[in-house]
Amino acid sequence: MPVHLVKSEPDAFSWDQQVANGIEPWTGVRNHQAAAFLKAMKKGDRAYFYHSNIGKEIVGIVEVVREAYPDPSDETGRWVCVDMKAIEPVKHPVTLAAIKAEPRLEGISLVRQSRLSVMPITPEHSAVILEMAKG
DNA sequence: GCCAACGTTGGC
DNA sequence: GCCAACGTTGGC
Repeated sequence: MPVHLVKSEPDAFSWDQQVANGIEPWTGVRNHQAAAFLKAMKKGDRAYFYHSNIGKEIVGIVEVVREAYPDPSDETGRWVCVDMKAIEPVKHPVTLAAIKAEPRLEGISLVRQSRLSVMPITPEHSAVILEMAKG
């Protein structure tokens, strides 16, 4: 099962809001590379929920409950979104600093392409992140 | 607040 | 089609 990472500025949409809302459309992606990754998501895939700008850490895990469909926030009709559902918070948030300091996570897209907001995570990297999240 | 990375726009 | 100017993201 593929694993992904999605970023949100908590000022705009936070993990707490995701939890409160349950299922929430993941809208606003306006980058072709990120959109391609969104389209590749399958129902049942998991994604790490990362807080950019404020916190700069992985705070929870979400699951794709609806695959790509037209983003209602996009007037042009060209961009897509998916629906995400909160699964669980991580016990210990995994900070960007900790990710950068972990040699086994070298080359992770989160660091290499800091502006990308949706990205795949390799199974190897995912295992390390899960381990770090357990504390 | 600054800056690097990178995408987009528009003149030529 | 090239490239300078500009805007946005996101880390520091």
